[in-house]
Parts: sequence; C-alpha cells; structure tokens
Amino acid sequence: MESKLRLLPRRFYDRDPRLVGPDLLGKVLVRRQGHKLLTGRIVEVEAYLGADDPAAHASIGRTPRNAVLFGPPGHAYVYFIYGNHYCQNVSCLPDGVPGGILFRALEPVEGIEEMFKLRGIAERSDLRRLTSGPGRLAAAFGITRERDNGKDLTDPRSDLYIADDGSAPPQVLITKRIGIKKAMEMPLRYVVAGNRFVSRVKP
DNA sequence: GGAGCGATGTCCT
DNA sequence: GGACATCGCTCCG
Repeated sequence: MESKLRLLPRRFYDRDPRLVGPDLLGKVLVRRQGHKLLTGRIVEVEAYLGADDPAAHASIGRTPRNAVLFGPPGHAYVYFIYGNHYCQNVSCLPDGVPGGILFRALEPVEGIEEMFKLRGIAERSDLRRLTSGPGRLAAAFGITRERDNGKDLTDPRSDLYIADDGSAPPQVLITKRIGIKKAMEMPLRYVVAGNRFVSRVKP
C-alpha cells in the first residue's frame, strides 16, 4: 500500500508553532537508511516557543546549541539529553525568530524490522513502544545530532524529511506538555485522539 | 500500572 | 556545579 508522498514545503513551517504542531499530526516522517525507507505517521508533538516560553531551549536566547531554532524554518534541531538520548525538532517561524516542534511519537509504518535493529531490541518486543517517546523515535530512525542537526527537511535530496500522503487530517487533542519542570500549564501538546502509539494517554 | 531512581554527556552560569 | 523537552529497570501493589 504505497500512497504518494508529497514533501512539505518551507512555508508550511514558516508559521507559529501552535499552528504547525496540530498540522503535523497525520503527516509522515521519512528516513532514507541505505536502501531502506523508514516511515512513521506523526501522532504526537509539542510546540516550543521563544522568550515567552520558559520551557523552551530558545527562552535563554541564542547559543551555539540552540542556534537552529533561531534559523530559517524547516530545519532539524537535534539535541542530546540525559546523557543517553537524542530528541528531534523542526524549526518554525522566519529566520531570526525562534520556535520549533518536538516530535514525541510516531506510528511505525514502513521499515519496522530495521527500526527494531536501530533500537537494539528484539522484534518480539511491543510494537507500541518502538517509536513512542522522543528518545525512542529518534533511535528507531537513526537520528543523531552529529548526523542530522541543522539538516534542511524541505530539501528533496535530504535523507530525512516530512511528507503528506494525502490521508485525512486526524482529530486533534490538546494537552499540557510532558517531562518539563517549567511552564507546565501551557497547553502545547498535540496528539491524535485515540491513537494507540502516543507516549502517554493521560497528560 | 505506577512511583522511584540511576545512568550518562553536554551546555551554560 | 547543576540542570536537563528520557528511558528502562526495579519494587510494590
């Protein structure tokens, strides 16, 4: 079942993250891994803003680490956290204005066998935990800071991009964000209502 | 199934 | 030196 994949253009990301976030649900994250294609449907994301959002990496101003968030829209911001895990974002808003979307969960579609290998876990493991959680999905797609940070996700030649496969926009549920200690009340998490692959059902 | 906690690298003050 | 947008493991119910 291959549906046509249309690469999302830069203007898609050149908006407030609070608009980009819900629009990303139902879209497809695509990784070219050697001969293989890894794809997953986006089912959970979070928006991170600028100076007004204490939980955002950009809130402290531009530094070498978070520079991608301040750059042009549609680029990958990948950072290393807790000494163990990578997390992937996409930059939003025009060059000079910070903001981004954190990818929190995918529904695996294509290349599942390869994803298990990249995670380093047995294929008998629970499919629901393969790409549920920002660290897990990054590992399953082979996403690292060294390989992907700053990459243009709107370049057709990129080995990492986001596409629209023409499926109907899902019903969106908005909740508080997960795993943060600041600005915990802001309703900036977007999940596909009722989807089994979101990282946590209860916010 | 949920609370508690250790592992662990990088960045910023 | 401390914080950290996490995960997987224990232990307890």
